[in-house]
Amino acid sequence: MARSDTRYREAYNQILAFCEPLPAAAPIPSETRLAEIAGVSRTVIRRCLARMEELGLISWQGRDKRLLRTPQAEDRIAVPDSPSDRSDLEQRFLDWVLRFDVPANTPLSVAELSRTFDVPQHDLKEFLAGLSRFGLVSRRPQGGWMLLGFTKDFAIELSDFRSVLELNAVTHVADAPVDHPVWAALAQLRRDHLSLKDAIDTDFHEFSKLDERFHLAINSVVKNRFIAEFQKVISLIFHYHYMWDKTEEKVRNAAAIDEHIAIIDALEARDAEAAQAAALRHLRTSRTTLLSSLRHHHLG
Amino acid sequence: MARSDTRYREAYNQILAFCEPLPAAAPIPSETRLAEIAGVSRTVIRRCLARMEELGLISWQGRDKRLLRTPQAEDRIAVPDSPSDRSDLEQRFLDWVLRFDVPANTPLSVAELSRTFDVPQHDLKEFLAGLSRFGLVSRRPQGGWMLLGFTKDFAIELSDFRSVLELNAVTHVADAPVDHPVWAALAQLRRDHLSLKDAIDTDFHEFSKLDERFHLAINSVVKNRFIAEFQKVISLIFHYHYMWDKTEEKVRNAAAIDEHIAIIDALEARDAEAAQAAALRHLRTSRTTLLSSLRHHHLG
DNA sequence: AGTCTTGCATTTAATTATTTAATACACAAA
DNA sequence: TTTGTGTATTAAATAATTAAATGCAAGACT
Repeated sequence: MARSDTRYREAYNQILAFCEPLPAAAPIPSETRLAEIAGVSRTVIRRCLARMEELGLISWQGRDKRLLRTPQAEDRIAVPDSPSDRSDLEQRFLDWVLRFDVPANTPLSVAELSRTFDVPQHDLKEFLAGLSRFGLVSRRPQGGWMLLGFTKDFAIELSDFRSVLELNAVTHVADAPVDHPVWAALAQLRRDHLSLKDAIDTDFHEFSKLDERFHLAINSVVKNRFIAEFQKVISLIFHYHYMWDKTEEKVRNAAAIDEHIAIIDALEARDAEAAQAAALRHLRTSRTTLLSSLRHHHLG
Repeated sequence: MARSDTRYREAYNQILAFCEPLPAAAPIPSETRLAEIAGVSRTVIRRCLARMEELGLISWQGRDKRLLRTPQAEDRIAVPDSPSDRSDLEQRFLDWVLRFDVPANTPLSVAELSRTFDVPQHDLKEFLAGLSRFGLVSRRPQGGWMLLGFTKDFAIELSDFRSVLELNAVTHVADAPVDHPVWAALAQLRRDHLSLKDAIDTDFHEFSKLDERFHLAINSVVKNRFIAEFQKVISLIFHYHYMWDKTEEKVRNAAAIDEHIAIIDALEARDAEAAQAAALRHLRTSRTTLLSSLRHHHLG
């Protein structure tokens, strides 16, 4: 019942690695120095040194520390595995929600989620607390959490918000200097759109990826931490729903390609107003798709 | 070392209150029913009933539960106080940050904050996790949290984002139906602005409140959970900074009043474009004020 | 029969205790 | 004066623990 000593174990191996190239009887740097090297506190370093002394790797009296023998591979200490990085917990969680079509107002059990995602409960709680800021989950009065998302209202509000952000981004792109990387990206995107359009009969399912790339390119021009945070969630949600609604997928994607190209046209002509109008048209289509995808999903 | 039994204690008193008006020897509803009444699980209700039986308040055999005597005030069980509701933790935290001018990149100690705010550490962690979504705080590699906010970049990005949201709101207002409550609010705001303008020499510090009311009215037209969440934070930050920058406060406020009235004029004329332009002018001023407030604060 | 109720067992969640780690400070050595 | 170490204090992460919620089956009442 205490925190893990992973930090100590990793630091220990790091210090060993640092000592390996040193000649025999070499002096060992100060605790503060070693702490810097391993990126931990002096407390951890002292634990490492104590162990190294105990195993006869070093001598240690006061500030005189010397290497007695070169550390070997077998001197290393075992580190408990599975960092199972929590950075992509968000991706995996949304993936889970969308893929299994978890309905709105589902109670979320931290214990269960912690098992399915192989993440400490603690991390999960923090993650859910973060999501609650986006209105995706909320606390239940009797404890625990509950998934709110993916009602019709949610989809509408999300779409509206996306439109606001995206129209803003389009304006920014139109104002971007000629040497901005977005122009090269758009030129490439235009080519990719045109080639996909030629092969639309067979490759129409490739559009989803292209769509993501397109919107990412547009939004990358806006450098804003608040907007960026939202975009991550938004694009993921739209991405999945886009892939799901299989009704008339081919026709829809072909139409979307044209809409994208219309936006690119207006942007390259530096016509901000036309670009806004084109973007608005596209966003309306997108919104309709999202809503109908939701409807089909809930009926079937 | 376990969770508190506040839930049980509160439920107990609630059940007592429920029993009070009942006549002597009255039958007590089913556990499920009582659970509904108190808003807790059956487990808690059974604990309550057990205590009531023990104290001779009721008889309880199988499903036959009867009131033996009317509960008195002294039968109530003590509830550990301090609801210290965490709903306004956000308000208090931002207030603390802004009022004490906590500088950017300050390490935040959960233990310390937990003491100053009289909130369990656990709640604070959740809260901070939520704020990290807004880029206001972030996790430190060596553990704990750190306050990021209120650098120049932060202020600029916040201002930009605010502008995006606010311009969107203005457009919505211009499209609002005639019977929408916003029009009454704006009419009242116009009167209040004009009367403050007359008394600007003495009451100029009253503007801060008026400013908040004005922006709230505009933004209330947009019904969007994402936007609403952000607005809370944004308005608080701008509110404080506005109050701080004492340089030429009177002149600034007088100018802002005119800017507000210009927006109201355009809105009441249902001229969306003019309203946008007026709002943009005002937002630019606001942004300048925020930045200069920041500059003065950091220098002095 | 069918619904409602309870008894019991299992699972989950909130909170604290405990251990690991970070930090602060004083003093000693270079 | 700077740098390093010894020691003490404080904080953070996590598992242990208890409170509470939930699930299921059998019994009671209509």
